[in-house]
Amino acid sequence: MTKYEKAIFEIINASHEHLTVEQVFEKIKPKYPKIVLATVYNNINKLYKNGQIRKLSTEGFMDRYDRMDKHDHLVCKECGKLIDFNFDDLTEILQKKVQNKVLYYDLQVFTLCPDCQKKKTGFIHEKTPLD
Amino acid sequence: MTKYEKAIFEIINASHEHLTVEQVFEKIKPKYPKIVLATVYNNINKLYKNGQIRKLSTEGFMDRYDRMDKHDHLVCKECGKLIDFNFDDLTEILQKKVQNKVLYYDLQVFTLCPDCQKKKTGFIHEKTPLD
DNA sequence: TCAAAAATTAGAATCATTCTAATTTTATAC
DNA sequence: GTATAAAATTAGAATGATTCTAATTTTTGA
Repeated sequence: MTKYEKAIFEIINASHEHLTVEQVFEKIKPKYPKIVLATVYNNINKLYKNGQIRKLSTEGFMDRYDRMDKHDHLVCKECGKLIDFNFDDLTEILQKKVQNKVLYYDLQVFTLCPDCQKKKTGFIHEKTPLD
Repeated sequence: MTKYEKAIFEIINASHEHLTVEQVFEKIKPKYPKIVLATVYNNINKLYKNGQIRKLSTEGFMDRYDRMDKHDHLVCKECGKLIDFNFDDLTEILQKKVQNKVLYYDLQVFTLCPDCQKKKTGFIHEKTPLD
């Protein structure tokens, strides 16, 4: 692992954020001001192909990269914000439902995040009100 | 609904295929040879925004468009091929797990399709063998 | 029938990503 | 430690999917 590959891996793993290539680029710059965007692409692709990071493709938003540890995502339909949540035994449940060997899965549950909720209703609700 | 919008909607709904914009363009051409790619983009975006078709974003593959009726997807990790399957009460299960109101979800279960399976092993298995 | 609105077209523009070739850095062998 | 090969990085051009703009055509409905 080169210093850049290591730094990028750590940036993606350090937080529970879900960063785009551009955002990783912005985060690595302070420490390595000489780095170039293509290097970030190269290393992110390498980490992804080696199964060291996850790629999240969400309808309407740019690809984002994430840690490998098992967890699922809530996605704000409006702003794309991702929030982690856990559906612990989903892999086994899925394996029972399908013939093929389940290698992994990607579950994205679309909702409105609190901010976008507020913009729509003008109020913050503790819980989403019933329609 | 204009004739193009209608034709595109029908192409996407007619089959259980999962078509890219380009593929929809190829499918509509025989009937409407004058149509232009931008029109396909315009109408697909309109249908999508109006909730009349689904957009499937899969890591590593181009966006594909699909019917709205509730179903889930197996995705071949290698070639991107999509196969429908049903996890009937997943919406309700998810709603019990998360605070926010579940608007909809996208579940993609990654496997190897029979063809890619074959390329890897040289054999077709009725069921995926245990590792 | 005419005016206004909407849809379509052609092609330019955009922008994320990849590619190419040159350069630099790292690893390996002598 | 130095030379050599391999790998990584760089700069910037190229690519390619998608969007945008402005002009034109079609549809609507007064």
